[in-house]
Amino acid sequence: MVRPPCCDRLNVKRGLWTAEEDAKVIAHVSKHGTGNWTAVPKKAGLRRCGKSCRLRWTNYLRPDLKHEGFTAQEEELIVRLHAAIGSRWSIIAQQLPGRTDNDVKNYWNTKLRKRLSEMGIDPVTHKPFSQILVDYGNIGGGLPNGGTRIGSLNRDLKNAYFMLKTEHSAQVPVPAEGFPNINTHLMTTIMSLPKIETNQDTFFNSNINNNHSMDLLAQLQAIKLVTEASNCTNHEAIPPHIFSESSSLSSPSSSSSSCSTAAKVEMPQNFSWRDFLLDDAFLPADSSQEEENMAGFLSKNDSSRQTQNVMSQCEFNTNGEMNFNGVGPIDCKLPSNGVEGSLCSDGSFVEAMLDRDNEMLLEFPGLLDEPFY
DNA sequence: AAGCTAGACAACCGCGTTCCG
DNA sequence: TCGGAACGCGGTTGTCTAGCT
Repeated sequence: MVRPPCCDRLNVKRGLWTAEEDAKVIAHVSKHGTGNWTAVPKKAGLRRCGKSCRLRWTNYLRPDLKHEGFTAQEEELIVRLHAAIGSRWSIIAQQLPGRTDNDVKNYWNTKLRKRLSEMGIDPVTHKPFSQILVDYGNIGGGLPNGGTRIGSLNRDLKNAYFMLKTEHSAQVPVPAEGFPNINTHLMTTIMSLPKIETNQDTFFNSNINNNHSMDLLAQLQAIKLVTEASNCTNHEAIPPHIFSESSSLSSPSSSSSSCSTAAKVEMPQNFSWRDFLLDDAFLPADSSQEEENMAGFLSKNDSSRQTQNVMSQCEFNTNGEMNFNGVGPIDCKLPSNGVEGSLCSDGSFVEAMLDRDNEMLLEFPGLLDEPFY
């Protein structure tokens, strides 16, 4: 691969930035604005790659950046969003004013991921390790709902093994039956959001492996739910040992009271990290079974009243199409099983994607333009 | 005091996407 | 329409520092 001239290792300085270099970048940006970063080193008198200049500006020098520690509210939002959309750090960062994707990514990798692991929660799948072991214990007898999960097997087992061998594992309470139906309003909602998948196993597995099984529309819906639900959360109930003690978290009275209709998802009075657990991503064999299970779950789980509220916004018609929050029908059916998740059986995959893009724009105008709070 | 280790975070790298001539 | 440059993103590596032995 030919390295761009600006990134020629021999002619550019690398490593940490000095105050003098920072000053040059700031002076240049204040005078000329951002853009055309490849020309910045020459114009600003820097022996740096333009790419490096851009990174330095966006990740550190920008005046709108926060440099203090993450608040408990921010931590919670990161975890919820990660559970919803995975490691889409730039999207997550957009919901956290003053934070960059690099900030969020580093914070996740150094703090939050570890903390989840210590709680017995797989930070990748947001499932309890015990559940992962239970799931994969069934491999010999067939995968749940016919799904193929080999792709994530190594990763999950690796995490589970890591947990078992750490000193913390003994302290992690593992219910005798695992966490059979631990699933919250949020995660249930997220998992009920439509997915676009092809009939090809490769595509399916790719999605599973990358934790990016939701299409963009579903992800945006998830973000909307997560951020708004987060704003409605009674943070007083957050265990102090979970979120940072040094947090500057505001008092409960300062919590947002401007939740939209879509956010009328009442949060549990007693917040729990179980809220971040994802139940099995594989849906029941048919929609009626799914509804039955859901009803059973709703009746059993106190914290699922919120799920009911959200699920009431998600209606499935006889064609298996889903209406979400009055929008729809979204032309995608729930997968009949874990593998053959052809959601758009009538049109082409591309057409379906285009349709859904349009729907997305209608439902979420400017979603990515500004943060939710 | 010296060496080692882990944590935190800044910076880099490679690749995919977008822009523009 | 095409190709190259620029940009953006996520994963990874490097560096510094504090704490421990």
